[in-house]
Amino acid sequence: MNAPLNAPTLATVADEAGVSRQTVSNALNSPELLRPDTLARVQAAIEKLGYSPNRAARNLRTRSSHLVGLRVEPAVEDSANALMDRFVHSLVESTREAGYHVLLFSAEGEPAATDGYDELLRSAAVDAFVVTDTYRGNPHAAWLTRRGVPFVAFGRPWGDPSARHPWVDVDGRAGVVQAVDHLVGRGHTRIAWLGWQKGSYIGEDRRSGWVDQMHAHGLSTSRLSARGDDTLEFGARAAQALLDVPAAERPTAFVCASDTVAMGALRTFDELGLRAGRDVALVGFDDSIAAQVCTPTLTSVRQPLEQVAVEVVRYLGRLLGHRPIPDPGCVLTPTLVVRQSS
Amino acid sequence: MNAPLNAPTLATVADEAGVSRQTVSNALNSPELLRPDTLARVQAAIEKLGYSPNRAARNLRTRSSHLVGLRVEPAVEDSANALMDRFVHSLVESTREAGYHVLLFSAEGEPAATDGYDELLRSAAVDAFVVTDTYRGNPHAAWLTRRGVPFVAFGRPWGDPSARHPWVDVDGRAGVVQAVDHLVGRGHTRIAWLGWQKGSYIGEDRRSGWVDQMHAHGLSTSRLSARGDDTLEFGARAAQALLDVPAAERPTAFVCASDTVAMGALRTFDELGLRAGRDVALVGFDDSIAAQVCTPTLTSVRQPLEQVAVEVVRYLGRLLGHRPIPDPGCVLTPTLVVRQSS
DNA sequence: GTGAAAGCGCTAACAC
DNA sequence: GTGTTAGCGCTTTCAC
Repeated sequence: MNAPLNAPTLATVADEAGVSRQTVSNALNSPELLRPDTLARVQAAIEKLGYSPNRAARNLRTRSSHLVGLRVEPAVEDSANALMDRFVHSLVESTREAGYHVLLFSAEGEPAATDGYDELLRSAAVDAFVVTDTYRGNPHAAWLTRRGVPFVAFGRPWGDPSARHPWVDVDGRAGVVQAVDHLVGRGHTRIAWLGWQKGSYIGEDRRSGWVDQMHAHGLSTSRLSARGDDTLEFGARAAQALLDVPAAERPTAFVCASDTVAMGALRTFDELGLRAGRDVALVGFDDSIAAQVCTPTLTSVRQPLEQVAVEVVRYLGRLLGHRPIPDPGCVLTPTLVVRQSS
Repeated sequence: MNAPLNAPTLATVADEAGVSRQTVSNALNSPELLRPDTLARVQAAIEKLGYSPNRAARNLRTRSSHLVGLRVEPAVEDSANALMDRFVHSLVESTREAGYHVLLFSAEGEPAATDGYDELLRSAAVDAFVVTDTYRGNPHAAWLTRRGVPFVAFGRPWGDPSARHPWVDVDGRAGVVQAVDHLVGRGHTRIAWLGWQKGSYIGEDRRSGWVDQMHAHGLSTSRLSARGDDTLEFGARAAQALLDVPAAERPTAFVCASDTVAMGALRTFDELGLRAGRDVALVGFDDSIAAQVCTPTLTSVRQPLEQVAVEVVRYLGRLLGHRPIPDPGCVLTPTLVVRQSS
């Protein structure tokens, strides 16, 4: 369909170099087997003809595509999606260095556990998957495991201690601990938490950082927390409610489970004539673009997505090379990016 | 590497259904050739065995991969990148409906025109490319055209009237015209333009919407415009300079070439104690997430990326099906999303 | 170290 | 309508 039909093949190169097809193949895959002068001659021919081995033929023969599947959710413009996009960029870089490419696909129609995965798998279109939506309760991991599909998850198998697949995750708890320490260091003692509903494992993990570190500093957490959805509206409403108390009980700082929630709080501050960074401190989570460009700029916990991608690819390499998986799970530590809002 | 080695093949299905391999192939690719009862028998066998045709074998035979290559730039966290991410999502959806998948790749090392493209092309890994960085002066389009590679561009071949490849673009000029009309309707007469350097075709296109529509309304544009980089700093600096004049000459509204620039202006407004939407009006371009979540929310010109993706895939289909390309170029109209800042 | 033979799973071309 | 034959370009196995 696309490459010129007279594209050079192994045979063309072999003729040009005066060797057999097999020798050319060896030059590509096991160059150490060839005598230096033969190798040089073959490489010259490859160079001259502009030859690249045909992927389809190689895939057919080796039963591997050197493709990694990644399912993208339909475009929702929230902070979480922006996070995934940063991850995708890093993943493409990391996979390239490992000789792989990233194949994007999306769910067809209603989202079943098998959706999209099954077809790509049966048709041998990809060698493995990277699964990123484990935060929703891991619907795909179990299915993939059962089918014996190689995959690496970005996100811990929360609530499933029996899971044995490799995963990489970011220590949300540690990120919030940093945020609390930062605020305590700035002299705050009434530090509030704006988090997600119970039932969100990630939300509870992050929240635990706040609870435990507050207690570690001998600070109270009572009447200083709110739970809700990951929306601007919740952030605005919750900040309002927490600030609507006598001045002596009012929180002077807020740590949020996400930048989205933090942006909501910022909206309330604005309405109340409060200035984040002067009258009240605010810390978000995810270090989204919005955190970097809004006024005032938002202090936020940044996930090391580049590093996550590297670790994911490392696991993939071991998985596909049938090398042992040393330790199921790799937890990386986020960093606090301090900006004007605190 | 991944699929169970005993995965069903054409032969398995043929045996099961009691027909020849070719008949199974026909059932898949040209079902109208089969007698209804044979077709039903074959389909039952396919269903029973959970058969999917092997992609590699099919690709090898048909010389097509049903993959579309898309090069992603290294992760830069700016507004433009966020735009591309929205586009990628839409593209994955659109290509799926056309029976294609999106293969992501990145430049290796220094960015030459051929970088990344050449290898995928020669190895027949993809059937076509979607090129998105034509805004930088189109370095790849010329090379791809010369090589006879099928590709569709998101972005006009600015400055190259000889280009004959299909492209889809958004009418930036029309977006700015809408913004000016909106502001004039709100009673503004001194409407400033914060745009990019000369030499950016896209920047000049957007700017022309401001110049022409201001004149169409009988308004002056003199001393109301600034040019610079696509950064917060430029937006902040330019807004400051334009506001640092006697009150009677001061602009009361700003239209920006991007949300990034607009966020910069917002920063200056904040410093000067001005409130966008009350003391001064502000319109951005791209409708980034930041525009939606910042305080006050930002009025912005939104590109119809879903529609762009659909048109891109439509061109791809024609290109790969060797059907005629009706008209080289499809211009879509953006919409103005009005929010608090104006 | 190099070459010859076989075959991965599929589809295009043709025979029946 | 259905079956037979051939071959896409590559790598694996095994002689030499």
